[in-house]
Amino acid sequence: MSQTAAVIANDASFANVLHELKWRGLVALSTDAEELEKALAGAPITFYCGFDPTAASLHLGNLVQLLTMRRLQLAGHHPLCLIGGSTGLVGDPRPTAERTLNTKETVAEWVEKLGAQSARFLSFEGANPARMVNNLDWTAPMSAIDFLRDIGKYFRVGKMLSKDAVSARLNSENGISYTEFSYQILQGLDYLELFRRYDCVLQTGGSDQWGNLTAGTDLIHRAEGKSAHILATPLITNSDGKKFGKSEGNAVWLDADLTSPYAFYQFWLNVEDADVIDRLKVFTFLTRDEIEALAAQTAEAPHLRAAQKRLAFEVTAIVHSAEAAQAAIDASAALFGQGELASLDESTLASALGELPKTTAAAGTPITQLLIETGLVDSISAGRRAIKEGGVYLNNVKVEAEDAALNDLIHGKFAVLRRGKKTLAAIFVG
RNA sequence: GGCUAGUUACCCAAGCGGCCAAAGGGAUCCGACUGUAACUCGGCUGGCUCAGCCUUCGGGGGUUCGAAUCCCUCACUAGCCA
Repeated sequence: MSQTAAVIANDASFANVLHELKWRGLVALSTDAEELEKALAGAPITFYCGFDPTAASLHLGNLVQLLTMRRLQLAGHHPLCLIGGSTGLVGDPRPTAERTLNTKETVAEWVEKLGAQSARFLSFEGANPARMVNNLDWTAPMSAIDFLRDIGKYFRVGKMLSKDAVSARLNSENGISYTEFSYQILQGLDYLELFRRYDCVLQTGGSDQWGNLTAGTDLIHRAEGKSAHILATPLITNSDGKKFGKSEGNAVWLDADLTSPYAFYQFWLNVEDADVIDRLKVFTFLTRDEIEALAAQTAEAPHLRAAQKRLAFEVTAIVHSAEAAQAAIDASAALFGQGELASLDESTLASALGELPKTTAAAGTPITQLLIETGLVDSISAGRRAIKEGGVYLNNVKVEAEDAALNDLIHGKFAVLRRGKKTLAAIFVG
């Protein structure tokens, strides 16, 4: 049985898109709420959201922004998707420590990747196409003197110092470089530039970016004497206090090469009961009625995890494809099913194993080596330790000896290596 | 430019010449329980040809039989002064 993903559309039962965004918990902060609602409920406006190339792929935090943009686009508004070719070279101040600068070549490469990646979540067709912009286009030609005279003059240092991101760093023992301190000016400049070029009057972003978002509206106010809006989404947090968007300490990426669709699906399947409804609201296009029905099911029969299953399917389908999501479901069913692995027919098992981290090896290869090759552990010592702790399984049979070797094969050519409860890898014997 | 304090494993943080691969806490990871959960309890957490050996305590150099611990120097960070 294969599922069908929800239609990518807004829920018509809401009076306007802002109501829906509020219901989905996507509005943490905004400029004048009444004015914003007027703008969003009225004739289409142009809005933007920026993504800095600080990695080779976007991650789940960015996905919140992309889906929010899509919802606004579906409501008729015009999206500008900004890739921070210049801001990525500077780096916005993180609360903890100074960033390491990446080379211009690397950043340029990432700009390409993020542009292609983000484009998948917006529509570039029809009457209301999204547009891609790169802030390097207007900052690169600008001289330092022009920057200081034309833009810097509008910024007051006292105000810049008071921004959370800056003051946190000033109060830390790491301090802050002038480079990162200047970041807010660059982002402010982006908004002004888009306001002038495209009549862009709304910027969306995470609430942790509030200081950078207001830098833009303040600049527009001073330079143009006009008002512009901000809509900030809340930081997604887990009910247990752990950081959202991490799987085994690693970021969950949107790039299938960095986080496989199977791993992506598993991440969502493992969302806590306490969080799953919030996630459905933010990360899927399911309607209020559908989500409320899933909430009821979760309350009544939490062990069935109907909401998690739907969530995992929907988000995997949005980010990868419905086919990839279905493949992840099939693989999960095969690998976590009740039956014996050996009882699965060869093609089912082969496609399930195809979803996992994999390696090819000869019979007799030490298990510790296989653990390393599949990325299940980082070193031979760690592998030995894992076996000693009783946390390594070969074809669902606990590995007892630290010097055990690959001796048990399924269908003469496969083996499933497992670390702990649910970290799996495939061994192909060829 | 001057002075002072600091730089220890994923993070915080002890250590003040040998008993230090380095206390303690956090976090991750593993086991039991369970819903591929949560809570709780127990355990592991530098590397390797693993009863032993090797490489670590910002970088480099030195003193010493022996240094994370002492000295010199460089780098970086913070604060104060100019």
